[in-house]
Amino acid sequence: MMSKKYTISDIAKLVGVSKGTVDRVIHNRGKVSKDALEKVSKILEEINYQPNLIARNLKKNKTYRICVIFPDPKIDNYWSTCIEGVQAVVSELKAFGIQIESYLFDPKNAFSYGQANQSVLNTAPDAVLIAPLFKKQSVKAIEAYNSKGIIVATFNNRIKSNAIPCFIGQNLHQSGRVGAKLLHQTIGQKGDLAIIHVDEKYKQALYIQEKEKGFRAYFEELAEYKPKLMTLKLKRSHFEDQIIDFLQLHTNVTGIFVTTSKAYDIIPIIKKFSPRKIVVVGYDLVPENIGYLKEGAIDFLIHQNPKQQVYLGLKTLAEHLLFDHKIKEQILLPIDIINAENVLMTPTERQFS
Amino acid sequence: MMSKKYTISDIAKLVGVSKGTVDRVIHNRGKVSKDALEKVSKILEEINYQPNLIARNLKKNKTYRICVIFPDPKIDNYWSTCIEGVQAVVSELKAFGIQIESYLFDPKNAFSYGQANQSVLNTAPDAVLIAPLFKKQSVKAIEAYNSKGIIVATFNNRIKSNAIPCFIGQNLHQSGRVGAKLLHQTIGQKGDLAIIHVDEKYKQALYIQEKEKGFRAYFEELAEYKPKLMTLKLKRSHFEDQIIDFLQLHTNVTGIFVTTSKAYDIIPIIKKFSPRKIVVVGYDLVPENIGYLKEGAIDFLIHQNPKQQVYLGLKTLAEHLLFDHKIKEQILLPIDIINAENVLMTPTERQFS
DNA sequence: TGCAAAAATGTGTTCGAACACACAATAAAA
DNA sequence: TTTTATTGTGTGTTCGAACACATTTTTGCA
Repeated sequence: MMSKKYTISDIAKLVGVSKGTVDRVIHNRGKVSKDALEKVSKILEEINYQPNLIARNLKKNKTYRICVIFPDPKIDNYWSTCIEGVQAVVSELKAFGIQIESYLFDPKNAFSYGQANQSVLNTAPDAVLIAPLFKKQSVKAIEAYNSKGIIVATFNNRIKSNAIPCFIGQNLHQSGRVGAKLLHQTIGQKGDLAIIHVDEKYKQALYIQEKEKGFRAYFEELAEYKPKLMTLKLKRSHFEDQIIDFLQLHTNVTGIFVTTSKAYDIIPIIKKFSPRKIVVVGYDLVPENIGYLKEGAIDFLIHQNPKQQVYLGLKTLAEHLLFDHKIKEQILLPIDIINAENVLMTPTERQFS
Repeated sequence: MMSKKYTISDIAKLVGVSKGTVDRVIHNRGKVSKDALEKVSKILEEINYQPNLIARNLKKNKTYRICVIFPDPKIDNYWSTCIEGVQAVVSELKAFGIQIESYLFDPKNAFSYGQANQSVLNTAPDAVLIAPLFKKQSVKAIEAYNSKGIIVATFNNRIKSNAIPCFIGQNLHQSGRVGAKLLHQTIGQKGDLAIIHVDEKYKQALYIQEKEKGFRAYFEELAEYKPKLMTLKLKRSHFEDQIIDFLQLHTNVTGIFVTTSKAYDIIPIIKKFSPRKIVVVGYDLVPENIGYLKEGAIDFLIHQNPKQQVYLGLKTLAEHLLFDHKIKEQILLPIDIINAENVLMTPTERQFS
């Protein structure tokens, strides 16, 4: 069990052949007699040979290129921490010859997304990590990557396609349930609840529906308390009016679940309009939300941790390229609950969460 | 900025010396003329030379031993996930010649802790990661490690000593505040609160005091709601009586903050005795707690994530030994809030949190 | 100026895997 | 039997850093 480290030469000596032959067996390069093949294979099995990855990498001495595609943080600030995730992987793995390039697109513009993918495709990297906001374009792009032998991983939202070997993100249905539970725990058992979708111009926002489904499922399973659940879709142009109309119509609302990172857009309106305390659960640690969380206008935020998603995605791809590590079909991140007291940590300290 | 990869030979050619000289400059081995030293240093600076770590490690071809010391999970189940943390690092880094050995001790027994340290000291590893439950013995042991040139990192609880280069864990004061906030959010603003310390036989349990201080600090800063805060220290022998007496005396208690992982010990008693709903916030994802969390007897758990602490501690040490990475003075983990809906994930899925 | 000691510099080998290439052994075709 | 193919096998070089050792240059001192 001590698993002493055997080298190719050790094995060659053990079997009584040259290291060349051992090498050919290991890599199935053929040109080995049946006899030698058997003997070497047997020993390899017996000692459970593990090649020295350091030596292997030194010899290969290859630099791998990985591209990562996500929305431009200047357009939607939610994505800004992805840059830190990229940075973290770069500094960890640049010594191993891993190069990472970021490609940004406009999240409101499917064409821009397609363009980004085309650019990446043209540079022919070894692997690519994408936030597949647009389904149709994604499926097409992924096919193209596959046919070129470029390894693909996705993060943020799951696209149903059997051509994708890896997804990194959260279980959004479950995340909706977490939001529901938090509201349930916080409002006691009185009043009705609103689910608000803010600013969803992105066409196929399936992931927001997932959250709503999870949220509703929680209350459907609940016996002791059956609040009325109302859904409100906000468009940026009529923001304020819509919310005020809604609250005037439904005076019994005690809690709001905001399915996007834009809770900060509706808080000022609620504050201005409503004298009664309404519990708010939202998403994502963008600075505006953090501000409202600290002052108590938002009660909980669910942290989707895009930085960590990018970090894990890139690391998975890199370790596959470098060390032939297996790529897991999915990596589900924990659904982090954030309130005013555990939000304080600096981004650096939070990097592992 | 392209940061082409320069090798020692490249530099030698650039400067017009041999690679031996470049090597001597890089490692300050002396035996280099002032002239050569300057020229080589200048170029190194200019191109920001980064040695190829793969080559370096291949040449050194050293196996490093790291020992990790923590309480026996058979005695206190809280520590059981540490084993998974060790396992994760082993499988990630065994290819780099990192060997890890675990040493267990009885958390109720300072002598056993001292013995574990002595054993480790005798095997003279390259580095050691310890959960320093006993202050006096820890300070002594750490001195011994230092004098032998063994690198030390600590996790779980912080020992005040300037001889420790690294601590991995949570800010316990802040974690007490998080518990307070959760109770505050959940009970509304009525009733009094109890802080319960369960089964603290470990002598110098400073870390529990930290949590209580944080908890109290939160409510002291609060203007709108001033609950009575009562502390109860439980000894295993009189458990049930103590709790019942307490609850009979203080009929206005609406929330309980349990500072250890032993919430599961008091829940059955509360359930049996008290018809009224009492909100409970406890610590740690041990199976018993998870059970009560799911059925609603515990409302929130604060996850200290010992697995992640061990993982990060070992990784920090390993990367220092292998790649000369700097050891951070402290790595503070996020304070994870867990309720019945985000607890579900399997341990594997939670490994990064 | 000579000549040993000291200082500076250069050369060559090693780590383990990958792979090119040379050579040997056998089989097939002439 | 000789000549080509075909297959099997071994040798040697490479990746980049580390370090031992050989060689050259400089210095100190008679």
